[in-house]
Amino acid sequence: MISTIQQRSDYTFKANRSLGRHGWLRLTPAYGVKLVEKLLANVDREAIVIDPFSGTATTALVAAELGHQAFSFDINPFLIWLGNAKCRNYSEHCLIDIRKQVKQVLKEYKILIGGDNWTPKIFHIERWWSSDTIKILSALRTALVNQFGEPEDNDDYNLVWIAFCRLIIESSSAAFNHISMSFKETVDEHDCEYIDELFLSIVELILMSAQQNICGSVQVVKVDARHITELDGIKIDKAITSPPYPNRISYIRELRPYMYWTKFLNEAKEAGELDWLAIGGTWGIATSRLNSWQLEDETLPDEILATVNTIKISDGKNASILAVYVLKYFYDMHLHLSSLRSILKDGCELHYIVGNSTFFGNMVDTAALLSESMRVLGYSKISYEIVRKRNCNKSLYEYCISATW
DNA sequence: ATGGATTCGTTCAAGACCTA
DNA sequence: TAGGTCTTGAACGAATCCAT
Repeated sequence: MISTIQQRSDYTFKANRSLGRHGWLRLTPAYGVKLVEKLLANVDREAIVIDPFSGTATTALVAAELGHQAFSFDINPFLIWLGNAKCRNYSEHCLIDIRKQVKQVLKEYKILIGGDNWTPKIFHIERWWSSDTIKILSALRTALVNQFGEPEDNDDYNLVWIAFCRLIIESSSAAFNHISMSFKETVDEHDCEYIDELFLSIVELILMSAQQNICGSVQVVKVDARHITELDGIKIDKAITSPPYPNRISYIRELRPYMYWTKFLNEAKEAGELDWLAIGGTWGIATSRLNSWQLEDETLPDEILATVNTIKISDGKNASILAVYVLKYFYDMHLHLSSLRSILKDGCELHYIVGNSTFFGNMVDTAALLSESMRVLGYSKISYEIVRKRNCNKSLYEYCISATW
């Protein structure tokens, strides 16, 4: 049966790029707009939707485009800011104003080049941008701050900073053609004309797609998915989400360039601290912390403990710490599924898009293991099916777990 | 100098994309 | 539409950094 399942590029970030707001900023890996649309196709417009792992707010944006009220949770302040910026409406006047002011800034910022402009303390910054490109980018940033304020200062100007993030990544020497972002062999050199043109084209693209108003409403809020509390008494009808998967890919790793330039991150230590708060984080100190982490709760399903044990006794070089890593992942997800119950309406349907993974060749069947947690926690009608084959390790697939509360 | 902490670099096959 | 080329990727060890 599995052999007939295909890769579906229409369910990945690739298809999202051409879908207006969804294509503003890539997060590796984002899940598909089309999949969310399918899951919401026959849902009553009055239904309130939640995504406890917001990421780039794909679920919330699709839901709001269809007229729903949506809530979206995340623990990363940059993603909360980005999600709210993607899901709000911008007046025509505001868009015209931004276009005019950006053109003015581009005319005037060049006198700042070479001056004492703020530059982020990102590790090995010279591998991301050449020293000349950094001078141009930091001068432009200073001019944009003078004109529009810092990213969180004025919601009307969010679009400028999203465009700046796109400029940051497109002018960088990051190699995005691998599983995780790394660097090209040589650092790209750019002059002012190139940066001006690139920035202007990105701004135009974003302004164009921001014209389309959204009829629903979205609130992206800072919530730790493991400790969900009351939502002003509001109860949820539908939960659609793609939580992190149990593997070593770190969201912080990919988000660093954006987060440093927008001042959501200021030093390397903060990146590790933030990833430790996230479920499945492995960046910086997050991995080291696993050495002293211990399971407090013993109600986890036996299937989870058995999978963890196969990793622990395998001959992988870091088998023992990665066994702890997988255990903590499923413990955190169990806490999440437990605390989520307090905001669900009876009969709420859940759809969790997850991927399996391997550690030293040992399969971690995420869909089956999370289904077990759901069963233990009292969810009903639990089932899962394969959505698509992933374009990597042969045995990796993406699944949709469905359940009812 | 050392060793723990932190960050980087990548295989190879499926499937998308292009060309004639 | 056949056949060639290009693009892509949800682990893991190696490499490098950096307090002590």
